Amino acid sequence: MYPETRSEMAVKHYRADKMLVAVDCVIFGFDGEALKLLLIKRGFEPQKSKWSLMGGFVQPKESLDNAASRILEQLTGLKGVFMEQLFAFGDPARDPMERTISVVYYALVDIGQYKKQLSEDFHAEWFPLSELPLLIFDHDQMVGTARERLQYKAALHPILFELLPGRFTIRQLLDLYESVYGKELDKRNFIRKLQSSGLIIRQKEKEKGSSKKGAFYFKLDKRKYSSSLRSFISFLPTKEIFQ
Amino acid sequence: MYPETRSEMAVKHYRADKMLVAVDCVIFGFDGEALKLLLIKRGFEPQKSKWSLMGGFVQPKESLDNAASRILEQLTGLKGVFMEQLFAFGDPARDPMERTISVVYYALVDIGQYKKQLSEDFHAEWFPLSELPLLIFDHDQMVGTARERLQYKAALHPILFELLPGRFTIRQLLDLYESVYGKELDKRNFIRKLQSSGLIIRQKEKEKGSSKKGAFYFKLDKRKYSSSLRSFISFLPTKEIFQ
DNA sequence: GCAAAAGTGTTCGCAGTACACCCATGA
DNA sequence: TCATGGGTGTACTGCGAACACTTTTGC
Repeated sequence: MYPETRSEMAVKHYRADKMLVAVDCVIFGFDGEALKLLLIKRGFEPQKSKWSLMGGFVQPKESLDNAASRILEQLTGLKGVFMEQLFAFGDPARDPMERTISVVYYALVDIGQYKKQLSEDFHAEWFPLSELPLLIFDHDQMVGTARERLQYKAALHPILFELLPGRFTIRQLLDLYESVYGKELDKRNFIRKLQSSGLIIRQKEKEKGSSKKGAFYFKLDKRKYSSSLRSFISFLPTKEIFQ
Repeated sequence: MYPETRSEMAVKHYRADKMLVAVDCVIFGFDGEALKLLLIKRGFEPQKSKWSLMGGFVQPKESLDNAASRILEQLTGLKGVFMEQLFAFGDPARDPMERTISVVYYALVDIGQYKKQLSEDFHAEWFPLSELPLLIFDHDQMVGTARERLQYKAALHPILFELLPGRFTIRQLLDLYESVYGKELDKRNFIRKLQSSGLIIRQKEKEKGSSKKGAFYFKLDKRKYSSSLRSFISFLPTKEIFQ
């Protein structure tokens, strides 16, 4: 309970309007070609059949994090996914129907793992970031903020592994970084930094689909990964970061 | 308007409980000695006369940013202060009286500028971060998150200038960095990086209070400062950041 | 044997670090 | 003249950047 203004401080109960509190999810995926976003076609008013982020209201006995996990699971069937609170959007006019605060989360999912059936129930589709449709309300702004955050965070912490399957090739990782930043990176320097980080472990098997020679699979060293998430590790050229 | 669950998608209006939405402010200041926090002694129930962050409810036609600015101004009399949304706290049990979502902001203020009178009205006091009292609800956690964010952000962007007056000495800036990170920094390297950033302009006047020789005042180059806030600039040793 | 992708090394330059002394002044 | 804090310079080194060729193998 908080005072609204100084003159109200003596009063025990303050006038305070309650509001709807929603959670919306910006869901990133990577299919080897481009970074994509999972959007749903709204099957309900207002703005029926427009594209939007997946969202829902926070339930009375549910934390924000739990609401976000629940909503993500509804759409993808996935639990335990990398997810982080992004920003709270609260412009009074953002939802024309009713005052609603939206706490936005972003998630990084292995696009191969999600349950396609669920997405079909929601008329969901993966859109490349370069070909996004117009979204309802302020969802475009949410996506913009999420993209900035992803670039920012991934420049300093190795979170992009979350977008790949458990076994991946260096080529896939490189392509991922290049599509997140829209820039070509030097393969040799990239690999060197990657290997010196000690985060990846080479497997015995090779991926043979995309080349004759075949490319070794790698796995993430999960211990090193967990402890490295808090420290700063970058596979990008420093000047990309420090401009 | 969002669906709560899939089964509700066909329904036009969904059951959704509204909640109180508050904004709390973590207000940092620096007095040349230590980094401090401005706390108020609650003059209202619950938890009357316990210490807490300054907060208030978001008004029906007010954005979150505006609510935060309003609340900060109520306590300090300051406008146009550096302020940033920190995090939304929404544990169902965080406020024992009623379900309340709190969107927390942190602010960096020039401690010499704030209106002491207003603070007295709220029974507010500046506390060194090392001597904080117990705070109500989850305000300790909010402060912890704010401290982490401040260290993180200031390691990459030159935001700590916001805590100093318009005219400052290098010594003050160095002391500030040292108190934010709780570490001693090499004066010569610090100055070199600072100067090579081109962010500060030496004034003609000297500060004569704390030494016989006197130390030049500097001012921030506001143009370079504005454009640099988005890029990465650090005056800290790289290994402090990249561990 | 050739096309296509995988994978590997070296050189150079600069930025970061460590480190110590002189300067100006008031008392 | 001395004590106090202000202010400057250098040498080293290690990391990041730029850059090109060899390897493997399926066709």
